[in-house]
Amino acid sequence: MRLVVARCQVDYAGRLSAHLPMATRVLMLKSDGSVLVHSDGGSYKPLNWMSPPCTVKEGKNDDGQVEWVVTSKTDDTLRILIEEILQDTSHDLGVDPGLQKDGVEKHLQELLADHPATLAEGLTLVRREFPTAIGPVDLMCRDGEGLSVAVEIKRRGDIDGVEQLTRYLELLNRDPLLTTKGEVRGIFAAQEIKPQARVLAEDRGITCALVDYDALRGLDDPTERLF
Amino acid sequence: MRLVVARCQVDYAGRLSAHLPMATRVLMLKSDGSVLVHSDGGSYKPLNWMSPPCTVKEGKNDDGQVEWVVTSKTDDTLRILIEEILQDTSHDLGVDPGLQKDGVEKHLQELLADHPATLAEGLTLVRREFPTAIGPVDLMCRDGEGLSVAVEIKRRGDIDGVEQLTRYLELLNRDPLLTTKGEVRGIFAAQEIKPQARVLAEDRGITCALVDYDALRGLDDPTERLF
DNA sequence: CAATTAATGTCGCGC
DNA sequence: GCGCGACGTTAATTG
Repeated sequence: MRLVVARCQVDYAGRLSAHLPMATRVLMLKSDGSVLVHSDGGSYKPLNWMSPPCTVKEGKNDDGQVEWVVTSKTDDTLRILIEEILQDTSHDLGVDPGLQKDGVEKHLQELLADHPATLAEGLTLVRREFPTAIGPVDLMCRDGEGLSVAVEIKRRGDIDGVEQLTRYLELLNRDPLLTTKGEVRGIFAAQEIKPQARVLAEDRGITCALVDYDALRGLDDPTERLF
Repeated sequence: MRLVVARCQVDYAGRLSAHLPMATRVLMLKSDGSVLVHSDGGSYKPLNWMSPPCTVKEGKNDDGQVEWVVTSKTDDTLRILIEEILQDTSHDLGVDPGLQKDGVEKHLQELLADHPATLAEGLTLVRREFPTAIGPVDLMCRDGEGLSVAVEIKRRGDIDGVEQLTRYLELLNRDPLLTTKGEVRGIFAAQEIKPQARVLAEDRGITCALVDYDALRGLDDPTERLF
C-alpha cells in the first residue's frame, strides 16, 4: 500500500469520460495495482479510481511532467498528472483477515424463518428459498387455514420488492398443488416500508409487515450472536 | 485530511453489526469527520467506514488502549481499537473543484433524441421527457403510421426498466389523444439487455433495441465533446 | 463464467 | 427535506 499526497490532475476514459482539475488530493495505490483518488470530503467513494486488475506506469508526459497512467484489460485508462508531491509513503499491510457481518437480509430471513408467526397469526414455515421458474421465494409458509403464503423479505421495502413478489405470486397461483384450498397470499416483510411500496402492495392484495429486527433477535438464543 | 497507518481492530454497530479483527490497515479521517478503514485490497469500498456528519473522539478503553469512537446522529457507532501506529500525517487539501462527467444515460438520451430512426424505421421525435402522472417518459415518438411510441432508455437494461416502461404504457394507453390511431407501443433501448429483461419485455409486447453508443456518437458533430 | 440480487450502497435531481 | 432513479454502481452468491 502506497499513500501519496499530491497536487494532481486526473482524467478517466472508459465507460464514461471524467476530468478532475488540478488540486491537492490523496492517492491510494493498493498492492493489486488498483488506484483510488480521494478528496477531503464526499463519502467513502473516491472522486476517481481504477478497479483491479490493473497496472500503473510511472512516466513523463510531453511537457516533462510526472504522469501516472493506469490501465486495465478493458481499455479503461486513468491518467494522473502530478505537479507536486507532498507525501509519499509505503507500508506492508499484509492480507486482511476480512469482515464479519451480522444483520443483513440473509440474517433477517433466518430469524423470520424461525419465527414466522410474528408475520401473521398461525403462520408456519414450509420452506426457505422456495424455488420458482424465475427465482426463489424467500419464505413459503402456510396459514392457520392451510392456505399457502409467499413471503418476500427486504431490509428496505421499496416498489421493486413488491413487483418481485407480484411476479412470484403470479407464477405460484398457476400451480394447482399450491392453490387447492385457495389463492396463494403474499406478505411483504421489511424493516422499513416506503409509502409508494405500501400503496402498490395494498392495491395488489399483498399484506405489508413491518419487522422489528431487535425484537426478533430477542426471541433467539442470545448465545447465537456472532460476536 | 489525516492519514493513519495502524494495527487496529474495528467494530461497527448501526444498521448492521460488523467486526474486523486486529490487523494493519489505513485509516483515512476526512475533515468533515468521516472515517474510512482501508485494507490493501478489495476495490474502492473501504472495509468499514462512517459517513458524515459524524464526530471522532479519541480516548482510552478500560485496558488503557487507545480507542477512537466515531458517532453519528443516527446512533451509528464505529469503534477503532489501536494497538500500534505506524504513520500519522495530516494535510490541508482545500476544497476540491469537483468532477466533470460525460457519457452517461443523459448523453445517451440526447443522442437517441437526435437520431430516433436508429431505434425503429420511420420513428420521429415528439418530445423528450414526456410528462406522465408517475414520471417522465424518456422519449415520446411517432412511427411511420402515426402511432405513438414510448421509449425508455437505460445504459444497462434489466427487469426494473421493463417494469417502469410497462407502468408508463399502462398510463399512456388511458389517454385518448395518444391512442386515436391505436395503442401506444413501447421500445426498451439499452446498450446491454439482460436475458430476464428481454423475456419480460417480449411477454409484454415491448420491443427491445440494442444501442451502439459509439456508432451513435459518430453520427454527431465531433466538435461537441466536453473535453 | 454469466447471471442474479443485496447494499451501512452513494449520489444527484426534482418536488 | 423526502422520494426516486442512475451509478464507471460494487460486491457476493449461485448455477
